[in-house]
Amino acid sequence: MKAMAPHAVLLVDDDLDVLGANSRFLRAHDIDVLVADSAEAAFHRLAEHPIDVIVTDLRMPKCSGLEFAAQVRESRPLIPVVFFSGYAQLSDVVAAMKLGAVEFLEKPVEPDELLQVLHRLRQSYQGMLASPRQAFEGLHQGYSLKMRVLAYEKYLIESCLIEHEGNIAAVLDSLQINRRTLNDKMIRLGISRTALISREDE
Amino acid sequence: MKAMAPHAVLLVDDDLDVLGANSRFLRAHDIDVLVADSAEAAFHRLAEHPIDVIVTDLRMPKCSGLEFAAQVRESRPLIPVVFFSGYAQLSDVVAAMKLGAVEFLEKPVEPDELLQVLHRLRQSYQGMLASPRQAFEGLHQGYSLKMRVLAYEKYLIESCLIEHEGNIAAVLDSLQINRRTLNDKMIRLGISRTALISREDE
DNA sequence: CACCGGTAGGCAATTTTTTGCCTATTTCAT
DNA sequence: ATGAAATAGGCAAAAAATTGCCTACCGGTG
Repeated sequence: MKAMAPHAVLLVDDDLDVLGANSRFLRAHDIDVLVADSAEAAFHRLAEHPIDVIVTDLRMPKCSGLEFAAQVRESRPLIPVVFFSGYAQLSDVVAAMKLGAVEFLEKPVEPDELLQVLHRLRQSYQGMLASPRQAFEGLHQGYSLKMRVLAYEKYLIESCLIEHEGNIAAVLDSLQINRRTLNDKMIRLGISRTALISREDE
Repeated sequence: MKAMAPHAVLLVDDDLDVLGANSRFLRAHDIDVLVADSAEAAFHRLAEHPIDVIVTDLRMPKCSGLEFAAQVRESRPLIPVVFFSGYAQLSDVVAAMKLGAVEFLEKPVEPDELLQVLHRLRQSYQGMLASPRQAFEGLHQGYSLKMRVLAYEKYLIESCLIEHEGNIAAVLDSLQINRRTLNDKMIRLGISRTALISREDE
């Protein structure tokens, strides 16, 4: 599978050794990595580059991973965040998950595990990596409820289509929806099955 | 105002002492408690009584709390589940949260803490929507499209209500929606304006 | 007390969505 | 070539959501 969409990861950790090792490992596996050794640096990267996933240490001097993630949510409410930490309290994990963490890994992070997580994310987010996500995040304020809900519905259908490689029957089953209804929705929302699946196997 | 909605808690734990102590405590605080000492028993209670919240031990013989919760999700996708456990692995906590746990408490459970959690649930989020990502991902797949879209819509309306401190006129404007429609949606989705704003200024 | 602004419900007309039934097209294997 | 399976579209009935209009309640104020 080629990278049909940029998959840029922002790696945040105050430990430069960890940062270096992990970023080298990920780069060796064809993942675009940006690094930051502090929350401030991370915000700069975020402002200047299109970032798809954030992987951050929970414990950092000054600004904890939780605070950092909470702030990021202000501008990028939907960006997936993966936390890791060596000695996490149960309450930290709960807080992180409530904040929308997609994963929480134990430090030291197994490079392979991280890679696996990123691959899983890439898969499930493909639908929005292209256009929908921007539409989505841009849509976050000032748009009508209907617009936002439709954007979300579009995203759901697209990801499901991709996940099932364009197999309509499987999508119907997974989404528990009437075939006729799905077809209509796809037309209304401008979803092209063929475009999605052809993009898949590039 | 008294509890305008029945608030029945199903307490699941294989330790009968814990079960007895906690249920007595909660009953003394005006909460309807049903108990079950196994997943099977819990399913019976669920089938026979209207239950609003489930509080379950993570570790149980036969069927773990996670499996139990996953099965419950099949029939009651939106019911809030609170887990507790004495020696939880990080991965358990993450799995539980992904499954839509609203809280994860450490065992032994502080009765007061549990009570507080239940009060918070009663007052506001009777659903599961604590974070955008939960709404967004719809958690595990396997929910119908309709369910996931509704969950997202509920989340959007609730956040907007909170953001505008319960000012309906402002919400109407922000969401660009008809007043009558918003009222209907709130009823359908089980959103209580008063609960949300009273929770806000606690 | 009467009035006003903000909120909410009843009801019916209207609009939109969903669904079922039937048919067309494409692809793939026999 | 023929048939089976998967995907789509037309169309109309049925169901659901939206809307406007009117009324009602509540808390504060003149």
